[in-house]
Amino acid sequence: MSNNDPRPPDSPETEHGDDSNFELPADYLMFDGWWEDYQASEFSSGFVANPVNQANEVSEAGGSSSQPFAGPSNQSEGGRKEKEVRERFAFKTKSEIEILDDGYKWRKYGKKRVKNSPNPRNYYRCSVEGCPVKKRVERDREDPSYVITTYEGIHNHQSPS
DNA sequence: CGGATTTGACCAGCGC
DNA sequence: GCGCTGGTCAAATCCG
Repeated sequence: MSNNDPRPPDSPETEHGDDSNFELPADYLMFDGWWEDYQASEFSSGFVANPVNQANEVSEAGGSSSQPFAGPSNQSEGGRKEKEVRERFAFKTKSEIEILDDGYKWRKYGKKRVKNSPNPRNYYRCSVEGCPVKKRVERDREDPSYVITTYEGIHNHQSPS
């Protein structure tokens, strides 16, 4: 399956609009120190509400069609499905390592190579049972120096720290 | 020894 | 209807 590449390298990679690409708005571009400010502000307070989550949830409104995280689903309002509302938070950080120690233990459960990126995408999950939190780590396709970390879900337990 | 990590294969959903 | 991608799970392996 890998030998058969239906997508030639000459395809316009700058144009996608789908494939769950990571078109992170400038508001989500965090730099060194974003994490400490992040957990010191919302995460430790019960980080839940986020513009991204809202846009993702209200996508069926049909009014705004310029959501940065417009999922490939719910395209047809006629058959809208009540999927589990998972908070998604993506961060683009300039780091050489993708495994940032946030105080939680993560267990890698899969690796997949996306066509949009020459680099593979790593899937992490919280080691704590009962924690639906999942972490997706991927390197920027154009800036390998940047790492895109996407947190999905909320911790149901206290940090092991 | 236990836990974590790795890769591959499988499944599901959506798109055309 | 079929194809493709993404995502998940499982088994095996390695490390501490």
